[in-house]
Amino acid sequence: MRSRSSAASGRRGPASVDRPLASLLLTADEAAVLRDLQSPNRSVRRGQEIISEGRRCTTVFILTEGIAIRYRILRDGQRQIINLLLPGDFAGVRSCFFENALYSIKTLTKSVVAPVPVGRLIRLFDTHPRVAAKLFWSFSCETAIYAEHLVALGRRSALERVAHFLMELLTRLQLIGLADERSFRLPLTQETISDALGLSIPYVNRVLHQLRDDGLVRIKDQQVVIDNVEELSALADFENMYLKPLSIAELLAEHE
Amino acid sequence: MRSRSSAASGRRGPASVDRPLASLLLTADEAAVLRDLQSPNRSVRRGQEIISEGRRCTTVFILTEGIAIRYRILRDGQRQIINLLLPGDFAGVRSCFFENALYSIKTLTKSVVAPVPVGRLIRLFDTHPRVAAKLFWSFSCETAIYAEHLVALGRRSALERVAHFLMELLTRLQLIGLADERSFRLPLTQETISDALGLSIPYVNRVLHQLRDDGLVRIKDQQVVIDNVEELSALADFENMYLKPLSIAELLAEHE
DNA sequence: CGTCGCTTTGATCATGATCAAGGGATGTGG
DNA sequence: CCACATCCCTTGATCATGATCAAAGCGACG
Repeated sequence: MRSRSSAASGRRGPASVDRPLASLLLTADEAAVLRDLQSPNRSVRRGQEIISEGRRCTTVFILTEGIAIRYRILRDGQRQIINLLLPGDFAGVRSCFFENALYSIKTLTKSVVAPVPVGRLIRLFDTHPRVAAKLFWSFSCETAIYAEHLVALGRRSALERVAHFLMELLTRLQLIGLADERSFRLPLTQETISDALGLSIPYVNRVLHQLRDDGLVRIKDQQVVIDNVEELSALADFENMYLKPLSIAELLAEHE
Repeated sequence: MRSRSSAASGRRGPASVDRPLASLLLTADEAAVLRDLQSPNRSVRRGQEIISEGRRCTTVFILTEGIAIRYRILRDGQRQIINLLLPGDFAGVRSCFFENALYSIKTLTKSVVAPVPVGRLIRLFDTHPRVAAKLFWSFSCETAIYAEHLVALGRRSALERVAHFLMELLTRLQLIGLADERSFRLPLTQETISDALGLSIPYVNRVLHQLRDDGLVRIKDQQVVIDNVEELSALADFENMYLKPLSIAELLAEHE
């Protein structure tokens, strides 16, 4: 957690993370294996598409620095953001598994990505099964985030959705050392929030106002400060368990 | 497609499938490996919980026969269905990765499940990497279904959602030989649909009426007949690509 | 100084929720 | 064989959450 204070402070620049793929809990050896997969890092401008819906996609990326969104544009031009990609996340694995990418991914900040050819990723299963198992595990856990998002869209009010969204972000960013106890730094426009939560921009504006009036959250410039974590959590019915999987080691130990 | 006609006919009884885990495209050897993992099949009554939210879960299940839902009950009693499990699907893998199951799974029909201890599943990565790779691939592809569901909840109208939901079901059931060109058999109550799509029961009723009046879909008893697949597809903005991943073989061939 | 990206606000509208009843089926126990 | 219960579908009336439309404010930046 060394980088916490600097990362969460007002300092300018793209979010980055000490330990890429920290959630995988890789050993030094395993991390080296993953590094070997990667082609040289590529720097990406803010707002650039890394993966484009409808185009063939044969390379996945590890988002080393920066924030990105995975989204879909519907025929009437509406956008739905599927999820946010944070440093350490893989991008585009699923896209490679289909004839054409199903979603687009674009950066919200200046970013750095490490390309990995899918072929190599799959061969990992033969060459380094342990690492592959951890990847499998990691991807499975990510699905929990999708599911929670789905519950929010299906059954929660606008207020609850926004609260939940912000709590999830806080927690996820904390887990990679990019947020402190109650705040983080992110270029989070109201449009981004509305497209993530299936709401309109003006309504998100009103909801944010209410949250601010109630002393729960302030978003100013690119700083999100949660003034009352307890209450926001309660409002959102937020349980952070879905962001905190057991490690593979724990799983195996348990079933020996 | 041998079983199609009988499976999709009006014949009574739980849906079953010729080739369990057909989507994995396993070789005979690989299928044998998977069979070896399984404990003896267990028969499950209709409406029974296989996995309960909040409880520790150390066994996954392959749904051999029958239909199930994965869902979450919110504190106010509302239910959100995350997805439908069809024959051949794995159930509960994610639940095992957390301290407590995040969602419940219960059957909609009389079912048969084959329990598999997680430990064994994970050890598969060491012992049979090819099979593990296919599992990984299969799980990744499943996420596409979540994502599409998410887009529907976030940005589609009630009418589009229902249309999309039915088209997805038709396609998924066709892929496992449980639906014919335009119809399938499933105990699909309006409550199930409403909880899957984040709508109220009365409104689903009205939407279904409209679809019927427009000559697009009839649901009667447990039979769903799509009278106009073309038009329903168009209405739903349904692209079936997300249900048709490339095979691993294709992927590897492409990147040799 | 003007434009662009983002936020804010107000007025109006509509999609879909909620509330309340009733209406078949099917099934079950007396 | 009937009474009753249960499950699911249906319908109507009313309500409200959140969308839409329109316009203005407000930095930041070239």
